[in-house]
Amino acid sequence: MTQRFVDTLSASLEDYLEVILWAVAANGAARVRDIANRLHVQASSVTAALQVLAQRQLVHYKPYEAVTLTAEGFEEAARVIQRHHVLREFFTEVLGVDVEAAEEGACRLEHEISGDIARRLAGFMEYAKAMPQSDRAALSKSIERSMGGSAEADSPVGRSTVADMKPGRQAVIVRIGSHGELARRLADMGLGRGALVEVEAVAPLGDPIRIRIRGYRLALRKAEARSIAVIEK
Amino acid sequence: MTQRFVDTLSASLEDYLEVILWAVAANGAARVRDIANRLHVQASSVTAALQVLAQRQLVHYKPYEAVTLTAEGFEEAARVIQRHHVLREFFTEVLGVDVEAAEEGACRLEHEISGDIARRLAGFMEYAKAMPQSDRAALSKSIERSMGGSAEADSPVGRSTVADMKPGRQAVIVRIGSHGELARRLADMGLGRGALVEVEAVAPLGDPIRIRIRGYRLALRKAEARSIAVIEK
DNA sequence: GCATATAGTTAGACACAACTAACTGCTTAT
DNA sequence: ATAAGCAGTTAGTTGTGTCTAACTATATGC
Repeated sequence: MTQRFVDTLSASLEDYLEVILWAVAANGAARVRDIANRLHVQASSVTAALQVLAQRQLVHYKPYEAVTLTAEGFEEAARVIQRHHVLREFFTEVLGVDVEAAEEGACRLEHEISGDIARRLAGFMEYAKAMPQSDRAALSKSIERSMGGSAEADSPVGRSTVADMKPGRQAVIVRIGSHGELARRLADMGLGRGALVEVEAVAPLGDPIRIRIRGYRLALRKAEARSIAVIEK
Repeated sequence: MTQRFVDTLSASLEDYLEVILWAVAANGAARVRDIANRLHVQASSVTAALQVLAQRQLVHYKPYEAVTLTAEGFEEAARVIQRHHVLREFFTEVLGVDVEAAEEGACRLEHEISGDIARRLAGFMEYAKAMPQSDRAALSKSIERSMGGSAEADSPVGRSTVADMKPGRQAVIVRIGSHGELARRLADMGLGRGALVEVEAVAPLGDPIRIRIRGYRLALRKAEARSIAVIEK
C-alpha cells in the first residue's frame, strides 16, 4: 500500500484512539501500559502508534507523560465508537448474536463500515426497536430456523438456488441437487460445480426461468432451478 | 503481526481467490493480467499472491500457466462470495444504500464478518424479503428520516442521549445541550465533553434516571437526560 | 537520598503486501 | 523464422505494524 490518503486512519490507529478515549474518560489520561494491555500489544508498539497519532495531531503526547486526545482525536474516536455501538446493537438486538461474538464482530467491522451505511443502520435500529413484540419474536424465530438448517459451524456454501435469482444476476454452480434428467442434461454439457449461470428472464410466478450458461440458453422449471445450488455474485 | 494462524486468509488473499473464482467461472481459467486489472494492483503483486495461494493449496499454479482453483480454494472463495452477497443484499434491500456504495461496502466487510453473523444476516434477509410492502415502506421512511436528521456527510457524533441508555451501560459525554440549571450543575462538577457516564438505574417510565459520573451520583429527570448527548460504549 | 522496580523508549528485525525496474518466456505477424 | 510486443516473473524497495532486547526515566520503599 504505497498510495496513502494522509487523512485516513488505519484500523490499528482507530483502535488506539478508541481505547485512549475510554481510558481518558475513566481516568483523565491514558497510560501506555493500559493501552498495551487492552489491545494485547507490546508497550513499544504503543509508543510507535502514539508518535504517529501525535504527528497527526490526534493526541497530546510527550515522552513519559500521560496521553490525552486532541479535539480532533476525540471526534475521530467518537465516530469509531458510534459505528461500534450501532453494529453491536444490531448484532445483539436484531440478529440475536451473543454478547461476546457481537462485541468481537463490532470491533472488526467498525473500521470498515462507511459513515453512510452506519447512519442508515442506526436509522434501521430505531425502526427495529419500535417493532411490536410479535414481529421481533417472528424475526428471531426466522433467524434461529435458518441457523438450524446448516448446523455445521463453518458451512461450506449456502443454500440459495437458481430459483432465488433475479434476472440479470450471475452465479456459480455449487452443486446439482437432483440426480434426475436435468443432472444428466447439464453433465452432458460439461456443466457442474464452478460453472457460471446467468438468469435472463423469469416468468411471472418464477416458472419457467430462462438461463444462459456457457453459451447455452435453456429454460428451467422452478423445481429444476431449485435443485441447482449456487452462490450469487 | 508476527503470530499467524496458518489457516487464516488475509483480506488481500481472499480478494484474489474471489476474482480467480469469477475469472475461472467465466473463462475456464484466470490470467495474471485479468486479476491485476480487477484488483488494481501490478502484475508482480499477483504473482506473489499466487505463489502464496499455491503453497497453501488453494490454487493450481505453475509459472506462465493459467490459474485455477483447487477444491479447497473453491470452498474458501465461495464462503467469501456468500458473505459478500448477503451484505450487499442487506445494504440495498434493507438499508436502501445505492448499488455502488453497497458493492463497495460489501467488499470491505466481507473479510471481517464472521460466518456466524453472516448466516444470521442471511436468516434475517429471508424474513425481510417476506415482509409486507407496507412495513418495508415504513422502514425505508424511518431510515430516510434519520438520514435527513444530520445531513452533514460525516456527522461528527450521533444524537443518542443519556435518556437512551440502559442500566449498566457506560457512555462519554459529547455535548450538554441545555444551558439551564443542569448545565451549570454539571459544569461545577467539572463535567463536560469527554466525561464518563454510567447509568445505574432507570425508573419505570424512564424518569428519573440515576447516573454515576466521576464518583458523583445524581438523578436526572428525563428531560435533563435528553439534553446530554453521549456516545455509548 | 539512594537503590530498585516499573513504566516507557529506542533500536533493530521481521511479516506482509504493495510498488518499480529489469529480465524471461510465449505468441504472432511479417 | 525471427523480431517485436506483451505477459509473467524475479529482485529489490517501501510503508505499516508488530515483535524482542536493551536502554532510560520516573516513582517507590526503606
